[in-house]
Parts: sequence; C-alpha cells; structure tokens
Amino acid sequence: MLTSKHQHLQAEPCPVARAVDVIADRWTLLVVRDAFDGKRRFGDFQRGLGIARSMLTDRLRNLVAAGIFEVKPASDGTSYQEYVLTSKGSQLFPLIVAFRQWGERHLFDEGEAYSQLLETASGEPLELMSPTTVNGRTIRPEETTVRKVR
Amino acid sequence: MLTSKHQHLQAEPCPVARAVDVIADRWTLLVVRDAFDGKRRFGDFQRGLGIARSMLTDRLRNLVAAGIFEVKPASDGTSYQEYVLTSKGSQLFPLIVAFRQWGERHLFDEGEAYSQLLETASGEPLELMSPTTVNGRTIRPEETTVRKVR
DNA sequence: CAGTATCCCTCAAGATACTG
DNA sequence: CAGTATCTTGAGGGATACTG
Repeated sequence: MLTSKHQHLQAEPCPVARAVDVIADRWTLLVVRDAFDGKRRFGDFQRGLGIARSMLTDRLRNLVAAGIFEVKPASDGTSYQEYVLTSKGSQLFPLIVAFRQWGERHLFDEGEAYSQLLETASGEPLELMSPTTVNGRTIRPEETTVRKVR
Repeated sequence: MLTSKHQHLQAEPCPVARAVDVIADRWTLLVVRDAFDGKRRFGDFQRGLGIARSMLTDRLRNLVAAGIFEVKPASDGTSYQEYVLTSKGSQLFPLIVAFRQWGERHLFDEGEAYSQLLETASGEPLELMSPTTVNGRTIRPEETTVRKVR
C-alpha cells in the first residue's frame, strides 16, 4: 500500500495548516480541479493528467478517506465506479478559483493564452475574489489579526 | 544546491496548474501564511514552523525567484535580511484565506478550538469568500464552464 | 543569527506487468 | 477499463556540523 501523508499537521490549531495537510498536493489539487470540470471516472482523470495509475489510485483513496469524494456506481451501468465531489468537496470551489485567479494575473505573459473560467449563462469571467468584512467591505491583510486560539 | 520543483506545469495553459506548480507545497504555503502574520526574518519562520534550515533556505530562495518575496536589509540595522511580500505575493491573500475558511469549516470537531483570522478594528471574523459573477451574485460550480484556450 | 555544506534515509513517483 | 502489485530511481526532508 502506498503511504498517506505525514499527518502531523492535523493536530495544529491553525486551519490553514490542516487544510494544507489535506489538499495542498500537486496531484490532489489537479484531480479536484478536474472534478469541478465534470470528470468522474478513473480513466478521465488518468488520461487528462498523465498521472501514473498508482499515484492516481493513492490520491483518489485519500480524497475519499478525507470525505472530499464519494464513490458511486458508474452511471453507464458498467461495474466500475465514479468519484464525485461531496458537499465538503464542493466547498473547495473558492480555493480552486483562488489558485486560478492568482495564476491568471501573475503567471502568464501579456497576451499569452490561458484557459478561462466563465459563467456559462453569460459567458463572462468571474469577479476577482477578495476577503471582505461582514459588511462586505474588501479587507487588506494588514487590517487583520490572527487570534491564536479560541 | 537543493533542487527546485519539476516546472513541467509552467507550460500548461491552465492557470490552476501553473499556480499549483509555484505555491502548492506544504512548507511554501506555511511560510506565506506566516508572512501574512507579520513574520519577515529567517529565524522567525524557522522557529515558528520547525522546518529544517536547509528546507527553509530552499523555499525562501524559490519564493524570491518567483517574485513572491523580496529581500530587504534588516530593519534593526543588523547585516541580515528580511523577506517581505511583494505585490504579487500579497495577492496570495485570498488563497490563504480560502485554505483557512475551508479548514475552519471542515477540519475541526464541533467546539474544537482553532486560531481565527479577524478584522483587527472590529474583532469580527471575515465573511465566507465565494466566487461571484460580475454583478456580485454568488455562483455555483455547475454554473461555470472552462473555455479551453483563449 | 543567518545561513551553507554534508550525510542519510524515507518516500514520492514513474514504468511495467498482471488481474477481474 | 479500472485497478493492483512490484521494482527502481531520485527527490524530499531531517539532523548535524560548520562559517561569517
């Protein structure tokens, strides 16, 4: 059996540390990205990513164990399985969008083509996400504090 | 010299893939988190994270090379350096907040304590970030499409 | 204090072959 | 097609010692 990750961060009181421990792995994040893009089958992920089969097996297992994917019987009647996002998994959408928006802004040359995320109905790109106060005002990092433990 | 990362994703047209390639590494993300928490010195990061010195050297080097940190002379007059977020680095704030908010909601038991991010002035936690259309309406993953290349 | 230089060991990762 | 099993390589990562 392939090993899972270190896990030592799961005892941390910082939610960032725990979240990083669960999903901040290159293959894991790309699998989740593809799931938001509608992929569900082992072969869909495997071909799209060019990931080694054993790696994909490992990542899918971890994602299911983490409650991010759930396994369902294949919708086409074959005896295989589909990996679909749970509610917990779907709530990773803002995280994937945050990766995307930062990448769009900072990792492409002027005029260089990139794949874009659009609102299907309007064809418009999304608004740039930013943290806001409860009143809806955009907040800058310097205006925030971490309260150590609650 | 310690090696940098694979880099093969930097040719990808998907901004998520490129961004993942640059920053989706456990230590890298925790260093950036600490930078938002005000840390600037090698020793600050090292003690806070318990990271091996050589690992920290490698991560800081990569972060500077990626334009996320810039090196400045120490503000206390010593001959050492400080690592401060550039504008590009500061724009990772929504990403870190996305990790935090997902972690808060899904990786702590009911009533379990966690370190919280607050608006300093009001003491209030931030609003839950979510992707919106240009009109400000919250959008769900199923309402979006990736347009392959532009 | 802020790094650099080694050493060493585990594990991540790909390649390949096999199975129901 | 959807995995599992095995093998090998090299990178990730910690520990320790050294340097300006």
